[in-house]
Amino acid sequence: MQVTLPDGSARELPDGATGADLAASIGPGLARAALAIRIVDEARPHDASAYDEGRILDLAAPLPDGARVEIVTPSDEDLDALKLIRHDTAHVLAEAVLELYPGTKVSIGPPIDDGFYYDFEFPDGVSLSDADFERIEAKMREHVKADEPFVREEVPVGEAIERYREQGQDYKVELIEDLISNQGIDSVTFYTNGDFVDLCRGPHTPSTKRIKAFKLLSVAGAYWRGDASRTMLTRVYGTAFHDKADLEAHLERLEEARARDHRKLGRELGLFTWSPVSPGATFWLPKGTQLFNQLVALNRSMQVERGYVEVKTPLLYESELWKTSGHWGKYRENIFVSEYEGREFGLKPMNCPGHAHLFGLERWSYRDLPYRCAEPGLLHRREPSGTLHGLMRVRHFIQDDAHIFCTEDQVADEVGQCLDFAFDIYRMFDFPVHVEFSTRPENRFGSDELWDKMEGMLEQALETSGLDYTVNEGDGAFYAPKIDLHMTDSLGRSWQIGTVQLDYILPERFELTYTGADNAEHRPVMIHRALFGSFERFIGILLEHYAGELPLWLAPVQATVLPLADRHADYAYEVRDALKAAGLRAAVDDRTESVGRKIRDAELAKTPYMLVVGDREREAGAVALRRHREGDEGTLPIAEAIERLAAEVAARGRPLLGGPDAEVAA
RNA sequence: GCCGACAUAGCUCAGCUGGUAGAGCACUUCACUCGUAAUGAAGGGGUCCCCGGUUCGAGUCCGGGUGUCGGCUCCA
Repeated sequence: MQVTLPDGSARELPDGATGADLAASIGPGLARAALAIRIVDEARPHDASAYDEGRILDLAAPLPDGARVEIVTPSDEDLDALKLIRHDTAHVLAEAVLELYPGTKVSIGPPIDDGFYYDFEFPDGVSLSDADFERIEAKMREHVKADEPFVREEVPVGEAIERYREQGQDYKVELIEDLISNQGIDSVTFYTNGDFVDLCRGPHTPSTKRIKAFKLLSVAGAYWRGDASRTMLTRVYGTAFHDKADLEAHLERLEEARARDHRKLGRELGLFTWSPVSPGATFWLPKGTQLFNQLVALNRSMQVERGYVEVKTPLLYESELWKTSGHWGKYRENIFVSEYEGREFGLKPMNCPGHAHLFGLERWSYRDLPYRCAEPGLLHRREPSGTLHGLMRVRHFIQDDAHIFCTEDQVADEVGQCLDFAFDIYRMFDFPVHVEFSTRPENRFGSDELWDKMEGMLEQALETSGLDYTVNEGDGAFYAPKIDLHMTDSLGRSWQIGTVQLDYILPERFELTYTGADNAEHRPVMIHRALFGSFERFIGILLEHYAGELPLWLAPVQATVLPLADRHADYAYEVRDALKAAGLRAAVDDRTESVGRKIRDAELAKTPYMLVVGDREREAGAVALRRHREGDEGTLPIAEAIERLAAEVAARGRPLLGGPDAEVAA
């Protein structure tokens, strides 16, 4: 038999040769280092994950004759290599847990981005502490050191179920039964390491000794099979790397990520705070309000340029409106409801029904369309307590919501414009946004034909836009398929920012019409879109993205003037007034403190510019300019300093809210 | 909502096995008037999250609640 290696060379091997044989035939060092074999798929780019596509083979598996193969070796660049040892580590974790906590039921333990987890059902009364983590890790290290091979065996399903029944491993029994009914298989594979045998598709490395560095990180609850109606298991998270230095580096990155957590930054920078009197709602401090208002202002000006009009609709509606829209049936539990004079009202959790209703209150001609109707609407959603998360998931927030009522002919163009608009925004912030296409959910209104059509139109728009996107089957809204725009936070959690939704259903339910050129009544199409998403979440993402070091054009205080001594205060205020007159947001630190102290405080506040003024500057009508992080940048006349700051602001975007608001920040 | 952890001064945190609270920063006052990341001294400040229980005695132990954190489910 023969296989082809990545360099294009062919290699002859005896029939039935394995990956281990191949590695050994190349060299003993490689044989020791090899983790597995990758079948190269020439159609796939190098960075695609073969692990998830089943193209990784155990070293002990026979090589397919004529295949193009690659030997997977320890490398941080190689996601497959990391997944292999992380999956190995998950098995070793389960092995150690079963030893230390007899009677534990095991379920599943896959590798994930950055690590792995394993879900257990511990015997009653067991809850894991840090000390337990250390005990488990110590036990795991013993097994790693023992160089236990991962041995694969194929077992008929009947025997497999029997084995697990005897051990009381109900979750495994259920998994196998589902494999039988869903895939019609008659045998499963087991992997054994030490005394631990796990139902597992594989692949694995040859032995536990390949695990060079690992750490258990956290415990969490997780529903069995992701189903909230079923048992909650205990999930243990951990990670593994090819060497200790990489593990250390990873842990350090996690630490750094925590330092840029927007909740921490918000408090440190004096932007916002929270109180138990209103869980899930933000108290915006003056500086945070300044930032918030700037984004709203940016949104308004960009919308005006793109032909939107702004409306204001009520916060509170009789339940009738939600019944018409269909939200009452789907989301009643998540609406804040109150009763008054025998009528039931709900606080709006979204603007669409209000906007649809507003559209229906007027008469429309095809000449009026597209009608792009925007509202930075204040929304309230009764989110379950456990889901709240800083600014990212709140109960009270403002969305840059807009609804475009248009004819079917206009849809393609309008959706395209929405996407352009969205990326015009994200570019201003250097956001790496990823695009998801969410298709029809199980619970939905409208016929399959209609959904075929709506999905087809959005897909077409995506293709036209040339954007890369992933498909999220079944993740659409009950009334519309969606294009969702996501960003990740400092810890890699993905959050939806923008959304563009194509909706034929609400116009139908609200019986919206316009008069066409043929003088007949027609049904408009409704495009729902939010591009910042909620301003709250956008600011959370923004802070983490910039680690709190906002670009000059966004910084709540752009410059602080630092008088050296009290006698320079008057001049400092003169300088500040000149900055304000130029539309910059400036403050004076007139405390009786050393200049070193004022600089330190301004640096910690991440103020972009510090203008130090003393006798020399006052004589010359100048300022000594200091840039945050960069240090002293020399002395220059006031006018030049202003010019420089103004140019930096202009280069980044548009000057938005001007100077007067900076006062609050001082 | 579910599982787990946590909750002490404005912030960050100490407080051993129960004996009625402490530091640094911040704040106030006074002195210092300062040249690029902390001037010094003095002072004020706490229903130890809330409710109940055990106990001679609870910040500390137990139960319930609330909030926060990490996940899970959900996210129009």
